[in-house]
Amino acid sequence: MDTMNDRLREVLKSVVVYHIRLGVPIGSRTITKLSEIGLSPATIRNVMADLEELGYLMHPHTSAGRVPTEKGYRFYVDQLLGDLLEPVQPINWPSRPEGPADMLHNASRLLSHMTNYAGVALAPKPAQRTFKQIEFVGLRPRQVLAIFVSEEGLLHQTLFELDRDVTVNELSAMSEYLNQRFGGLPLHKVKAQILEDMRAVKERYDWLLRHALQLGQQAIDTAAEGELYLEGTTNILTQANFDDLDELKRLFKAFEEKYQLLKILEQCAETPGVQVYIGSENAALGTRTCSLVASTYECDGRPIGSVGVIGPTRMDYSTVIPLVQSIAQQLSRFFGEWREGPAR
Amino acid sequence: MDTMNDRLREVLKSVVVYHIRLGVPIGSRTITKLSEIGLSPATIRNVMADLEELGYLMHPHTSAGRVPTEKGYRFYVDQLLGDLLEPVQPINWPSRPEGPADMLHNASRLLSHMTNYAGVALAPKPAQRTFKQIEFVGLRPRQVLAIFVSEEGLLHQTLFELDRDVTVNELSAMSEYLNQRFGGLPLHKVKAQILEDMRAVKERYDWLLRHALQLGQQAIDTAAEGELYLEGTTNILTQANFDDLDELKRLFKAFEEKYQLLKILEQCAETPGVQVYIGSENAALGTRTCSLVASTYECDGRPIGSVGVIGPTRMDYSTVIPLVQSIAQQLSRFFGEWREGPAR
DNA sequence: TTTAGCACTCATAATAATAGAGTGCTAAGC
DNA sequence: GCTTAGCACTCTATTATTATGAGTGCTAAA
Repeated sequence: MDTMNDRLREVLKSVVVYHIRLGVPIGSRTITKLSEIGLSPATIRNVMADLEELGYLMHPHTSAGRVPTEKGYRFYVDQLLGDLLEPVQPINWPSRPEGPADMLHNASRLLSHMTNYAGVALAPKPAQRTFKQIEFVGLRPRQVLAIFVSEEGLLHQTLFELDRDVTVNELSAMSEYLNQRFGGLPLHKVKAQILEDMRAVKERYDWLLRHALQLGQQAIDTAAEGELYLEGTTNILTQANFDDLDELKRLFKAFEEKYQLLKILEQCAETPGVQVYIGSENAALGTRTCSLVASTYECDGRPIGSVGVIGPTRMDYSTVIPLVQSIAQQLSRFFGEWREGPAR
Repeated sequence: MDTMNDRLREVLKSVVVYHIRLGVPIGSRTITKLSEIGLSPATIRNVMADLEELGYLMHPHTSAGRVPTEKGYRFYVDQLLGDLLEPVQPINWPSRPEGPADMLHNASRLLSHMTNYAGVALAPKPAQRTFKQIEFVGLRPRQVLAIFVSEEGLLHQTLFELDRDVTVNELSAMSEYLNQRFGGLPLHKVKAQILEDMRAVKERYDWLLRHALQLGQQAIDTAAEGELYLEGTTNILTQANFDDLDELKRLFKAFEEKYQLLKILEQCAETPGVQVYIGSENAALGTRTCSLVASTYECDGRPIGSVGVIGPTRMDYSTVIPLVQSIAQQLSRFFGEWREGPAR
């Protein structure tokens, strides 16, 4: 009995489902009564004992029912969830997004509202982006605002202080140069190219050229910080069990700093499709009692970013997973269409 | 005995100070022992009874010491704090801010780190700002990015979709028109003027002019949403008393939505100087157990925005108030210098 | 006016008793 | 051989009971 036969699967499934639904340890009687498994409590107890031995269930204490272990959740998510996945309810996007940034913001908000957990969206990874256009706007005598636009439609602005005045013409000469030279190239190539150009130009005394390259480089570097949209963290306060206060604090710390979350989502953006990280798999977030359901979204067939939901380990995977998947698909479509050309 | 004599003041002060320091109800013995008031517990008890009758102190229960009421805190802050205000420790600003937005962000972060409460900064109120410059960048055939810059150095970008293509020349014609016409005017005047111009132009069929006005209007309207920098909310989790969970949730909800907080700070920006809002005076934030210490910062002698700290009612006012004041002064200086001209 | 003394109150902590949920095991039933 | 009824057992959660002690309010004396 060290492999999972049908009955073991069935009972495990019931325990997980009812525990998610009821939020309490599940006893043998509960299963005979609620499920259609047609076995007596005694039999269920035997099966549960087996499941516990195999590491899928655990006992909070002697006279309590069973609770899924992380291994139990993992098995449930990977193997048992198939026929339980709920159809996605129609998604009510707010009116026309103003652009990709707005779209991602909406996505995280929708995820949060529809699940009552926290919703999160990672903007296309900088390395994945394509240089489209850079523009310089003179704000004051020696101060320049650089606006960097990627092919994906994401904007980044950086403020510069120069060591001498620049005319409008010089500024547009600079941007024209950069746009001509780098337009259409992926960012990582642009970076390398700029470094090379800088070396080449070093000898010549061409103030404009040198500073154009410098500004371009810095603008791109600044844009390279990942962007994260995080909404509905308050929901976690409502859902969380307050018996572990430290854990809660660590989680909120991670929310506030965003950095860890960003790393995790970036890593998740490596492999396409929906992924579920359960409990201590999210240790980097400072929590062992939360799960992350995340999916990549794509453009041009390649994953460029990810969206997801953070909730308690006993979150309702059967609705969250399809929802995240659906939102990701709609993001993919959006970025696809965006790339195609201007809307309408 | 319905006015506050010296002894009443002295005892009230002790209760507040020790309660802030120790976090527990203060009994008569504690005061005789810790303070240099030189009176026996019995006497203190009499005084405390008076203070309670006057509404400055309260009893959690019969056999507990006294705790300040809101009225007590109010009196303490307004009348007793004078000689207790701690000198501000030197403030360690991070390296040169990139601009006003960065500066405000730094301010809220500093406040949060130095107090271990939440720090908040409100950007100059839109109505207070002055139109400096608007620039249009064409991103795609019918799509335009408007960058609006105020005299105070705050940037706002808005994305537009037009109903026909525009050339670079047309875009710069539009921005030049707007800049010439409105440069240097306070925003509220610009708004009115645009509306007027729009009526005037309505008759003529001048696509460019009409759309310039329209874009200008929308860009300004978008910029008119207040900007709020909020940091260190996690600290509240650590400080808060968890006996009122609902309260905590409401507070974090308010943090997440920012809107209420924005309103309060905007209102606070009306009157110059440091202000303290105690307990239920912050009901709009969903909390009755927090205080807000806020101060306006100025430019050109007029208050333009505000910064502050949100913490528990029993926060350490004697260090927080001078700190907020100092940060506000430094913001004022920054905005003053910024207005003067480019740095260095 | 101040203070020592003392009875009184009430929250908090510790202890004990009870109820109930759920288990594991055994032996009987199909 | 698998299933199940029965039962003793375990352990939590609830409630009741009883200290403990901090701090008060009042009174009477200094």
